[in-house]
Amino acid sequence: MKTIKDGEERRREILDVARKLFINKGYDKTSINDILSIVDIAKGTFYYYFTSKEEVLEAIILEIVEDGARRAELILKDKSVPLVNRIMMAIMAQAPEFEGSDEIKEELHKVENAKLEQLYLKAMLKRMTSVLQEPVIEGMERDIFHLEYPTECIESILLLGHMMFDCEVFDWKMEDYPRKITAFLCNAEKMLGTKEGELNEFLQMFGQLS
Amino acid sequence: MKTIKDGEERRREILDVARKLFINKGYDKTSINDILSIVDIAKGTFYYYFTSKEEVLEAIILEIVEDGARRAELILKDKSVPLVNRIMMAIMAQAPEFEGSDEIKEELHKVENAKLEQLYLKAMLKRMTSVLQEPVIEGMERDIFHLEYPTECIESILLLGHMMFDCEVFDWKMEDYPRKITAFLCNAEKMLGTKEGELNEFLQMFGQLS
DNA sequence: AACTCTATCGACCATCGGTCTATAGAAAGG
DNA sequence: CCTTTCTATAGACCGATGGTCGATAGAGTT
Repeated sequence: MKTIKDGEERRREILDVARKLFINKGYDKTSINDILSIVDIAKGTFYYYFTSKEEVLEAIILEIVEDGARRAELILKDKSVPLVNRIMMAIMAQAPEFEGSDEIKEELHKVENAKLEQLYLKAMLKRMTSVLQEPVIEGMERDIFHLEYPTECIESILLLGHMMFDCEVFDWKMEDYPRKITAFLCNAEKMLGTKEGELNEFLQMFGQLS
Repeated sequence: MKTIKDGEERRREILDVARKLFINKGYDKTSINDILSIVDIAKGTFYYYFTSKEEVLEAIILEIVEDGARRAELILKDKSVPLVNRIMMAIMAQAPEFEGSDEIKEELHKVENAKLEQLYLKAMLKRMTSVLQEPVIEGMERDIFHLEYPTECIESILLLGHMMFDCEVFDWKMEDYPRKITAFLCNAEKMLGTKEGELNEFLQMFGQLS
């Protein structure tokens, strides 16, 4: 029996199933057969749409990054919020954890998923740096930020935010996080060169967590 | 024919060969058979010493990190060098690129080696944070550094240094590097809270590269 | 010489990512 | 309505891989 579907629909099915599997089981531990048996297609069909397992991974990562960038851009548009807060909120909202609402998201960043993680990081940095360029320069012109290397500063803050909170390179306990977040925002402030305490509102939001 | 060797010697042979292969070809692309044919042993022998390919990887990473930490500690001991410079030099010398002297080292950090990379980063951060703790606190006591979160500051500087220069997350051109290095040292200064220009000597060292 | 034990061997296995040929079936032409 | 075309689908097959396991050589012990 052959079930024939529109090309784009099949492609989406494969991408959606693969995305869930890659995130939940890890890229390496997800076999193509795993994908096939859920989508209920044969090997040939898979390789009709994609040339390799890795191509699927790359397509999925681009989608995840793009989704995040869109969330960030939406937040940055809301001019009623102070600029610094807008920027920090955009960085947080961009993380893929915020995507769906259901279930555990902690699965995404485990040691097994190193390849997914690294490709994601690379793509995210490129995309998000361009998103944040304009607002940071705006901050410099409005004399809120004082720094010499805006691009590199953005790169650094994005990198730190990701590595500290969306990644499993540190094995911190739950009770460590308020301190880590405070320290992160403090360092971000120093790099941006804001007037001291500009981010205090933000700090308080997290201070209550402990 | 059976060549029987002392247990520890065999173990070392396997580790040494695997280390070279993992770094040059990448972890994924190095097959156990590759290792076997160079060490000239059978599969059974390999699995007599290690329970999996991954166990070998972990052992190797610990060794690489330990070697780096030793180089860093050596540099920090030399009290004739100003504290800030000592710290930055220690961070640079710790990177595995500095290890051997021969051949290309760029192979280490490619996308394929994501797993090696991530495990390395995790282990390195843990080890090097403890190495740098003491000198940074010394700097605070001597009123050279002014910061509230020494541990988190060290973590951030190590992370940035690694991601910017020992990792391939950014695709920078050669001519970008002087600027990136300057920006990195500038941000490190801001986070440490040194008097402005404390690292100027260092900056000049890299300014000449362009 | 018989026994023991450990380091070694290599045949074997399931699974993996990927290739290739055959074909079902919708669409098009007569 | 039959034939042709073409594309989406199927699944047998392949070499390589990480890993298992029972057999055994050989050094040390009795």
